[in-house]
Amino acid sequence: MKLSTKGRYGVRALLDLALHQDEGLVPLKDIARRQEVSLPYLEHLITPLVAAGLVKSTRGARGGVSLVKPPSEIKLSEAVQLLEGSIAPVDCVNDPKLCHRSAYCVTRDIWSEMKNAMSQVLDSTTIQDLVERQRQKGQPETEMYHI
Amino acid sequence: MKLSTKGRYGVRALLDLALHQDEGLVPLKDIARRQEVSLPYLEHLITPLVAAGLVKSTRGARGGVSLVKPPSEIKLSEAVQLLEGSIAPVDCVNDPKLCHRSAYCVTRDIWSEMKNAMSQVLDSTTIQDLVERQRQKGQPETEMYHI
DNA sequence: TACTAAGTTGATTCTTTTTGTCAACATTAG
DNA sequence: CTAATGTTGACAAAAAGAATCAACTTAGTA
Ligand code: FES
Ligand code: FES
Repeated sequence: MKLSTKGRYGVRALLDLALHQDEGLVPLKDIARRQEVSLPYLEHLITPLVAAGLVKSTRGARGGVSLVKPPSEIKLSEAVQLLEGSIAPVDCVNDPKLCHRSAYCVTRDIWSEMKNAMSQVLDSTTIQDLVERQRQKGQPETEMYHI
Repeated sequence: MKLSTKGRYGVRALLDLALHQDEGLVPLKDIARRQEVSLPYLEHLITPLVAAGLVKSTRGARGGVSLVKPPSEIKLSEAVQLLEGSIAPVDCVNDPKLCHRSAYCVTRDIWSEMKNAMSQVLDSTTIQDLVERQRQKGQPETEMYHI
């Protein structure tokens, strides 16, 4: 039941972006440096977010990425879904046809409950919530990693 | 956020065992057949359950495995923990030292909440609950797969 | 216009985890 | 004794994860 680096780094990238959006377009390079993720990898993480219209990217010199919606309207469930795919512990929770036992499989019911419990958390948390928590903790994300 | 086959097959093995425990020792071969898992693989799934004292095994002819505790005392959280290890979405939820950012990482707080939500489900469900649900669904586990 | 700083895309590679299989062995019932 | 069973550890195939790289496109600016 581990989250992959896509989900972890991707959410952190969104948070970083939200924390710096008042500075205008944010180059991926800056996010990569602050979040300690390699730039080539971050490029792949940002792709699905751009494709989904969550993030807007601007090419060229002085380019960078920016949030399309305000952070308060970006639910973590949306971000995680884009980055990791469905959060369901087993695929047959989303599509019963994937398991030929699903009609009478009681463990599937439990995995489904787990999915709901997780969704509950991710649906009720937005990037804005993370921003506020971060500011309370001393906003190190904006202060550290200056050389 | 997927469960591996260890967790899925292992829980199903425990359920199968609970459903057949009145028949005495249950050979792994029977569980493997009913649950459609290869016998050699099932042997590895049962090992940690035996080591933890959840399941007792008896070698030799007419041997097999049996539950040590009544199904109502076996929480799914216990089984999944044994089979999959910690349910935490990221390891630093269990041990903050694993991430050097953990002191000010707000995403970690969210992953921690997710872990709690999942634990809530798995802590409040026992093998006995699964047995009862299975019987309500028509107990196919005890009726099917006879050749 | 050139040059440079970005983001885009797809191929490729390396590593780790998952998912098993197999064989040799130990134990017990009958 | 022997057949049925669980035990253990080595091994391996396949899939997924985690990047890396290079060629390309786009846009600002001198
Ligand atoms: S796990 Fe898919 S139906 Fe049981
Ligand atoms: S994910 Fe481990 S501290 Fe942020």
